[in-house]
Amino acid sequence: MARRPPTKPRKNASQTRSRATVDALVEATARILVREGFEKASTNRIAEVAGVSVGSLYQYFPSKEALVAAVIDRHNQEIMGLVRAALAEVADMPVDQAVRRLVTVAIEAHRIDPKLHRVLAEQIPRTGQLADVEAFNREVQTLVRAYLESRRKDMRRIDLDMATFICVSTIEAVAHNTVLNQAEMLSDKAMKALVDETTRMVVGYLR
Amino acid sequence: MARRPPTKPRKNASQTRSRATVDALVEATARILVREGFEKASTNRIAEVAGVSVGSLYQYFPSKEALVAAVIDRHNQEIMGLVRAALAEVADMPVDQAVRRLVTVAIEAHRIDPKLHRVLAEQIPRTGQLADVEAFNREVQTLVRAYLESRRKDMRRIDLDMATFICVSTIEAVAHNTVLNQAEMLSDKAMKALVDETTRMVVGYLR
Amino acid sequence: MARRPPTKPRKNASQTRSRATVDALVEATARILVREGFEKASTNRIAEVAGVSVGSLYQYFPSKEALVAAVIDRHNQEIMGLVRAALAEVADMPVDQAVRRLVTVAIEAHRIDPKLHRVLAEQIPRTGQLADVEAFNREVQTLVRAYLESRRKDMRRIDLDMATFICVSTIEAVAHNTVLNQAEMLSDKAMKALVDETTRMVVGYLR
Amino acid sequence: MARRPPTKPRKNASQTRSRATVDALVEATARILVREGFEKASTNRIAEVAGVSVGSLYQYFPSKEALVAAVIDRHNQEIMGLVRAALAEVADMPVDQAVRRLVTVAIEAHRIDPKLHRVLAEQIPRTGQLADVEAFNREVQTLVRAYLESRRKDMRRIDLDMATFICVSTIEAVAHNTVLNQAEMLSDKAMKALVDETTRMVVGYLR
DNA sequence: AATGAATGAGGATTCATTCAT
DNA sequence: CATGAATGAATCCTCATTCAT
Repeated sequence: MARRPPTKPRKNASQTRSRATVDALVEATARILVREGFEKASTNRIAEVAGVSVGSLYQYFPSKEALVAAVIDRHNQEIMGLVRAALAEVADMPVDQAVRRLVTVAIEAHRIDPKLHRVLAEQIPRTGQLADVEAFNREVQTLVRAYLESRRKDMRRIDLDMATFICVSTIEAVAHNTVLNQAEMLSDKAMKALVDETTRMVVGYLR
Repeated sequence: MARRPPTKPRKNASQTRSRATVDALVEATARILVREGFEKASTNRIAEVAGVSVGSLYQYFPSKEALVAAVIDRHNQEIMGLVRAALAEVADMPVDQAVRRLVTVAIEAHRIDPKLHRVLAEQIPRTGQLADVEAFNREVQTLVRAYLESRRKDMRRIDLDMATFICVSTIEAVAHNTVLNQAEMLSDKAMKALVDETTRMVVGYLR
Repeated sequence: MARRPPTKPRKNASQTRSRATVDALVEATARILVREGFEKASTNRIAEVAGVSVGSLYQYFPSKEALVAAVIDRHNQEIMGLVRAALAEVADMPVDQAVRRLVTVAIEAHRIDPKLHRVLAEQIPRTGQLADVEAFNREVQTLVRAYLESRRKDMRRIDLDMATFICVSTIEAVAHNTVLNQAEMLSDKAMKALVDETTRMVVGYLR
Repeated sequence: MARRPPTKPRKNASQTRSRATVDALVEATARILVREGFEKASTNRIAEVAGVSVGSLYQYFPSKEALVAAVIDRHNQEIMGLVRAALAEVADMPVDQAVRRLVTVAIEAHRIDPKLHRVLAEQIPRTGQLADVEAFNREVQTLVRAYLESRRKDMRRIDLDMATFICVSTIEAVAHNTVLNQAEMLSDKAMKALVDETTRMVVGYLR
């Protein structure tokens, strides 16, 4: 209590620096993936773009794969942020409003960084980090299922696991395909129609 | 504009022997993709497994990409075979039967060679042959849309393009996720329930 | 019997070429080891000196280690050639003449390529090819032991294994140290004295 | 003339703390060499095992080579301790007893740390610290030669330099090969026989 | 047409060493 | 003096592709 620690503890200096390096690397990786594609994302190139030496890259990431995994993770975290928030928000809403919200959020999530999303979906060989992606999927399933369960009385009798699976698959697919392949639907009007329709489908299904 | 390597087979393979060689190469590629993954699929390995020299490989395929594209194409043709047949078959059926048939066919299509399907979906960097995949998607959209149009009178007023988009996305996603991630749903009983539910959702949506 | 094979069977053309490449690589490796030391012997450098591409190097040798092992092997084969010949030659000689011959051969063997011998002894990390070196040692032990056994009647009662071990160790060490560290003993006169003395020691020991 | 990195410790390490650090570093190096081999002995790893930062390592040793040289040196000092003591002890003994003592000591010396001895013999590229090793050899030669000279009257007429060279080579080789390759001879009984035989050979040779 | 040896650019990774803090 | 983050030259190795035979 007597001696106050230095405002910036010594380790903090380096921690800040480390953190910055790590961030720069992940950011550089994402940038290259988006701008030049997976093939061009060599570790030397990534380090260069990050303004760091290759050595530093390997100080923080044990392999190229790990770096890409970090990019995926970061992207997934952002998406999960939206999804978790939406599901929290939705907890007390009736099914139709909730579904509409979720559909909207799904599209928003895919629009956080559509180019990155496309590259991750199309160019990244899924090898190893499958675990993470599955964990991500499981969490979404779990959260949605919990919501549906809480609303069971407003719905017809239904196998909750299957309903969750179908609804999540549907919403995800519509959002994914829209953002990746239907540039023309991204106008506000078309979007509204799309959300309406998708919501109608899912809600109609649930009750 | 980076120049991409050519993607179309170099010659028509009219002669029987040529044809056999081409087939052996495509088959070998598919086998390696399934058994050992994309990373192990080097041109030398492919030629070896095909029982041909690398030189011959390049006689028939201008690049590795072209070979992989051929595998994708072959797989897509098989799928399209099922889908086209189903849509022909379905032409005179009422919406509910038709949708049920299409859902069933979608799952069957994904089950033609699930391991290959997974590899193509997860490990192949989509670079170049996007054109083909999109053509494939467009054809499905067009065929489905034509069917829906012919049944317009049995359906509510609806934007046909959007409805097609949503339905196709949904069915494809359910089939895809089921085959790739839900091994437990592949029992006959679970399958039937899944088809029932998906059909219910889509049909409910359309009318 | 009817059709005579072509004078140079087709495969021979390439086999000759392959053989030449392999030889060039081993030779280049040896040369670099001798002239520039183990540290400078990078695979790219070796390929360059061999007048071949790195790719070719890896067509024939699975690793840098394998190449070095081949150099060691070649050197050991040359030595074993001398040693085997000497032991054959010696079979009917009395012990004193035989030992003299073996001592002489040991020195000759170390002088086949003293610089290479030094590098192999001093700079090459023994990792993996230990097996070969041990096989080599075992063969020498076996051959020498067989000779000693055949001369048992001319020798005192003695544990043959131990005697072999001691004699081989001694002769090898004297030859090795002479060639590597005693440049001044390589004059003919000094050599003769050295052989005399070593022979005297070993022969004196055996009877 | 390639410039070799410096090999001598950078400072005298007079202070206790410095001394402790230096010791820890040398000890860590030896430990890693023995336990994981030369390849794993990176400076960072050494520093880590020593519980010191790489920076500190370079405070005391100007290069990795210097560190390894220190390990070799320490090991050689231990050996020289034994050898010097033995030679002092032996000064007044007759040749047969003296030789027996020296043979015994040679084996003991190799058994001080057989694993380290093996690594130093087999894995360390001798580059630079040759000087030290040669100094070591020269000292042994000198000491032994001095002893033999003092016993000249008990020996036949003989070139002392050559006799020293042959005897030292022999004793060293027997000890070295026994400890490294003849685990089965390390039983007390076998050891005694081995010492007897080696002694017999050397003594027989000297007179 | 077929063969398979040869090519070599390019990529991932390591590690001795330095230097700002 | 100590620290450990940063450096980057250097190394091993792969693999799509070519071309002499």
